[in-house]
Amino acid sequence: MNLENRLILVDGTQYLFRAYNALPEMRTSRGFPTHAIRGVVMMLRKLVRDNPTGTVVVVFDGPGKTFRDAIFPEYKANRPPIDDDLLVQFAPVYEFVDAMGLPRLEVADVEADDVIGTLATQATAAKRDTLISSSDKDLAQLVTEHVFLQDTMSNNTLDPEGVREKFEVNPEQIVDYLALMGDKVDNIPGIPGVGKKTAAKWLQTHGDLETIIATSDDVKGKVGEKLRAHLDQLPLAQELATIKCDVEMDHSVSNLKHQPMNLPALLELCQKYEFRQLRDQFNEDAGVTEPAPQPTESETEVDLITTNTQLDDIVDAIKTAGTFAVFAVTSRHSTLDHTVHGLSLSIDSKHVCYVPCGSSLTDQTLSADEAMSRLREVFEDSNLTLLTHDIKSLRHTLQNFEINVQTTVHDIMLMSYVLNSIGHGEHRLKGIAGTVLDRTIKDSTDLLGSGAKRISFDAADPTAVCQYASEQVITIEALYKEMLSRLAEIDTLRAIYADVEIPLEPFLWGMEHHGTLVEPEVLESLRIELETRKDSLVARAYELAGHEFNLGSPKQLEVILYDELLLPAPRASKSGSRSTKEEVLSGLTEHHEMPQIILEYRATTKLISTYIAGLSREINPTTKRIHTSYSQANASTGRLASVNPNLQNIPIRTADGRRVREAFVAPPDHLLLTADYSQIELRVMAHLTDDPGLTEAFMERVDIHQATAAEVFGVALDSVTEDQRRGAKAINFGLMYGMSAFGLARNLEIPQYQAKEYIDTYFNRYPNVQDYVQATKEHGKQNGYVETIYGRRIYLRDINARNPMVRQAAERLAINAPVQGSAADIIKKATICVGEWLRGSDLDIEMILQVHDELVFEVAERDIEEAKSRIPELMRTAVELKVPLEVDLGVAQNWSAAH
DNA sequence: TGCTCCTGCAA
DNA sequence: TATTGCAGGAGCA
Repeated sequence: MNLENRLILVDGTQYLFRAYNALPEMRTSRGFPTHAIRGVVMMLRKLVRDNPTGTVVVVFDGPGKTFRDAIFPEYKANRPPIDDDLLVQFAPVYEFVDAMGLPRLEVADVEADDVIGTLATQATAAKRDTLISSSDKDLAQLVTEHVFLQDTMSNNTLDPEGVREKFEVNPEQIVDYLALMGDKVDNIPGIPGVGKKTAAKWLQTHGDLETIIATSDDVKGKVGEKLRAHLDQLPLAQELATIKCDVEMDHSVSNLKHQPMNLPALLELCQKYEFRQLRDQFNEDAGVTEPAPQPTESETEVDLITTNTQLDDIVDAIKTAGTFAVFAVTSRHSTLDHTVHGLSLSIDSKHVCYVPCGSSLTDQTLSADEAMSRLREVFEDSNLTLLTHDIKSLRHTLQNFEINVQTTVHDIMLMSYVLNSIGHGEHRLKGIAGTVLDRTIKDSTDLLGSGAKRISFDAADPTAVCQYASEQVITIEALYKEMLSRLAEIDTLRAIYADVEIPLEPFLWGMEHHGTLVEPEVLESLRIELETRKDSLVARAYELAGHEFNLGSPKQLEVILYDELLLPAPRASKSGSRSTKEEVLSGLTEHHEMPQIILEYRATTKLISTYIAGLSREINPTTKRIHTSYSQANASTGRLASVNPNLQNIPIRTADGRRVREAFVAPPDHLLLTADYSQIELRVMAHLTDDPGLTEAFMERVDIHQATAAEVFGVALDSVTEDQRRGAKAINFGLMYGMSAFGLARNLEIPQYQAKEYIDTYFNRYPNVQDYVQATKEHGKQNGYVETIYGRRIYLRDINARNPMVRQAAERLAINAPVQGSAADIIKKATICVGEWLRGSDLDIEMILQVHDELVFEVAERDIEEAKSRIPELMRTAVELKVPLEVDLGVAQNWSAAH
């Protein structure tokens, strides 16, 4: 192949489709989809670099109907409509192609394939070699000894011999081959039952389609029948599959030349679509900056540290460098108890080492205790800076060696969360490396397997563990640099990270570490009582049904209630089942005794399994306490979540439920103090909307639901009935969730027109609230995100979705997220304020729980007065809003009584 | 065993 | 056809 002066023809349209479908979705911070743009631009850049003397020409399908549509109206009729998310990425690609200086062709009424065929033919005539870059097999028909086909995905380049190997036919036979097979996607008919094997076999035997048609009577079996039945379709299919090589157009091979790359334009585009890596690469291509060293696993030397002397050198190197990255290879048995298998460290991106602990990597390794005792001084050195992923977990690991982390800390999990709180496991190291650095790394599941088949680190190949640990720590360093610069670009996010999430973490760790005292005896006696009740409920249910069944099975229950007892069934759901949820059963209680039995059974078993059994299991045998774990990088709105177990959903509404709370107690000589913000979300709403009515109610310290009722129902404050207050409360809450008249009507069991009246009156009385609802939706649509009072961003990827259901869900989130998220910001600030106060005092007060708007403390009896005066004060003043914050206090021996 | 659905607990 | 979460049991592949 002659590489000089080569013509490289790119099927731009196909590139875009491939990139869109094959690559993981990416969006800008404003929610604009970008992964297809990025994929295409990266491929184009690579082609240009790989072919320094060639000319890269990008061809797109032209607008309008093609000759194929003319001869076959059903052509491509099976194609689903193009996603809007893909459609909007075409224009940016054009801009990139132009800015890169590459000729861009689009001929009206002609597909890219035919333009490519024509140019390739011209090039051959001009004695130039052509490389066609596309993975579309149709283009294989163009391959000659001067025209080559490069598969963009596999990067294989096919010459005529390559085509023969891949398709088992000659390039000249490709058209016939395609005609025989047909094409589902393009809706080209072909012969049913004939796939690539049969098509290739026939062509090998007979040479071409004409001969196959002529001798079709000789073909035996079912296939023969199919062939003969569809013979008349073949010429059409053949014509459709043939690429035109004589398209008339303004362009010719001789005048297609690269223009100089327009760097400012490229940088502007990279800025607009947030392509940092490409920005650096284009700068590099233009010679603006030195190529950044890309440390990768294969290039980086990893020092294996197996002696104390070596470790001492590392400690010295860390102290000299001032900053170090850490990744601990651990097995986590519980929140507190981690086994350390090794530790990887990286210093200044240059020096990576791995300290195996008691593994069989080499004959002699340091024990975890030995290694940690040497490393203690760096972890406890407040002059150093430590980089890691999930510092709170690392703190627990190190606490097992009584090491107290006192360095400055940076946590890329929290950085990632603040930058884009998309939630649900997206902030794992592997995921961040993929989205931020476009780097594929292994996680522990790749190394160890998952579920029952998962092996322990001890059983894994020691060399693989070392590689894994090194890769993690290298990635942590690389991510830190990148994300730090991203945070620096948006000051509110930088502040949330530096002034909220980072300072909060040690106090969350403290709550997890200290734990909550739970009396198993209280749970046990409740269990015995509830088990008895459960048994009698089951017996009564069998009696009513006339036979035994599983009361816990919604599926069986559905049959009993609606088919056997013939109770009025609700409308079937999407999956065809008729719901038996509480709301439905409550409505059936007057028809039959069974629903009530089921409701009581459900309440009882819920308490037994989730709360009594679940919590008892979680009591740490050593500390006798429950140590929950707070997910700091999980909820999209900025809230915390509590896991293993969840202590943020302990029952409170029913009498039985509250007995579970009674098991949460203070130790001897101590009391539990609960401090919860009163109506924090509605106060945030008042602050955000600046509504005079809402603000005034909070200023006057009147009951907010009562005040709302007075406004909505047009009565005096002191003549609001219980029912009216209940309605107003539902409106207040519904409002914050973006509820519709339908939802309110269902909630209050009133007609929809009445619910609509309530809502209309509400918005009349509180006009700023209505404005806010509109404005925040609009902000979301314009920017792709909404913000909390601190500027924490909540991205709304579906806010401009075509599907109304999806879009409306995003709109509700746009309304709710600033409210819920701001409340989360406030309690986080408060947690820090109270935590810092306690850290500087010698009071016997421990912060033990955070439940969204509530903090729970374990307080020594002698310090109770101090706690009662200072804690609410600190919480009220943690943040200043346009309305006052109020804090309700409770003090008692157990959590139920403290409310 | 692993995953999804349904259900229900909290703020 | 109301927000954010976590968790347990049933049922199915």
